[in-house]
Amino acid sequence: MIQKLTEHDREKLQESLATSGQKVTAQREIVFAVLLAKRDHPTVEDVFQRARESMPGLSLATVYNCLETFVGCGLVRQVNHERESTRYCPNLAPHAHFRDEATGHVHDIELPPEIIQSLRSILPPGFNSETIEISFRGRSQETTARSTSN
Amino acid sequence: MIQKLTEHDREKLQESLATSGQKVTAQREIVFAVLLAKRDHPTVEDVFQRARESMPGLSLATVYNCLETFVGCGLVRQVNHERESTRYCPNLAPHAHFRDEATGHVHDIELPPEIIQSLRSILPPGFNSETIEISFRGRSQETTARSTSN
DNA sequence: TTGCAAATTGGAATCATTCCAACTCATTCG
DNA sequence: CGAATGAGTTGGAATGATTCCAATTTGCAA
Repeated sequence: MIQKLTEHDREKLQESLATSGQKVTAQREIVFAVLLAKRDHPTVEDVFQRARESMPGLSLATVYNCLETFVGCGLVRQVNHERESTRYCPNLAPHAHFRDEATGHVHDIELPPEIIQSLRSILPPGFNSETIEISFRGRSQETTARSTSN
Repeated sequence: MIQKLTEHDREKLQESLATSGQKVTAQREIVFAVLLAKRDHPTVEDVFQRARESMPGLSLATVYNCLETFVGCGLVRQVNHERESTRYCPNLAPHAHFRDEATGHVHDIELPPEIIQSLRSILPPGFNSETIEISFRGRSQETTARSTSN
C-alpha cells in the first residue's frame, strides 16, 4: 500500500500541473505517489499494479494519461531502452541511465555539468538540442543492496 | 533501384557473416546494399520498400531477419528514439545521433574518443558498460542539403 | 441545479515486432 | 544420380505496448 504524498510533494504536484492549467485528482496523486515511493523505474504496468492496491478501480488508460501528463509538465522523465516498455523516473536532476543486462534493473548515473557541456559542444553549428539522453548498457555487481530505490 | 555491392562491401559482408557461421544470400546482399546506398537511418519498412524494387518477392520477415543478423555480427547498428520504429545505420565509427524534431531526420554526430572516455569515467565502481548510447533531440537548420546520406 | 469542461474508464484499434510452420534451395553423402 | 540435411526464406497469425474513442463521471461555476 502506497503512502500518501507529503505536503511538500503534493504542492510540487499541484504547482507543476497548474502551470499547464491542469488539476490535482485522486488518480494523479496516487500515480505520483507510486513513482516517488519506489524509484526503480517502473513500467506503466508496474505503476498500474502498485497503484491499484490503493485504488482498485483505477484503469490502465488513466495510468497512461497521468504519466503522459506528468511528462508533459516536467514532473517525471521517460526512460527508454531499445524498444522495451517505457519506464518512468521522478528524478529531475540531470542523469544518465545504466541498464543492467543481467537483471534488467535500471540505475541512475549522476551527470556532472561539465560532461553535459562537453557533449553539447560536439554538435556541429546549426544543431540545437533541448534534450540529451545517455544510456549505458552492461553488467553491474549489485552486491551492495544500495539501489536507486528509496 | 539499388546498386550492386562493390567487391569490397561484398567481402565485408561475407567476412562478417562468416565469423558467426552464416552465409551470404541474395536477400542479405540486397538488404545490405540498401543500407549502404542511402544512409538516412531507414526503418525496417523503409528498407523493405527499397529492397523490393530490386527483389519484388522479398518478404518483410526476411528483412527483419537480415537486419537482426547484421546487428548480431556487428555489421550495422540499431538506432532507437523514444519508442518509434527501430532504424538501422551502417556507420560503425563511434557516433551519437541527433534527431530533428521538425523533420524526423536522424543525423550522425561524430564522437571524439575523449568524450567516450570521460563518459565511461562517470560510472561508479562495479558498473561495466559495453555500450553507450547518446541521443540528442532538437532542431537543426537543415539549410545545407549536406545530410548524412551518400 | 444546471451546465460545462476536464478526467476517467473499458474496450476496441493500431502498429511494430515476433513467432511459427511450411517451403525452397544449395550442399553433402551414400 | 537422388535423398537427406539444414540454413534461409516466406506469409500469415500472434503478441504486446500503446493509442484511440465514445460513454460516463466529476468538480466547479454560472
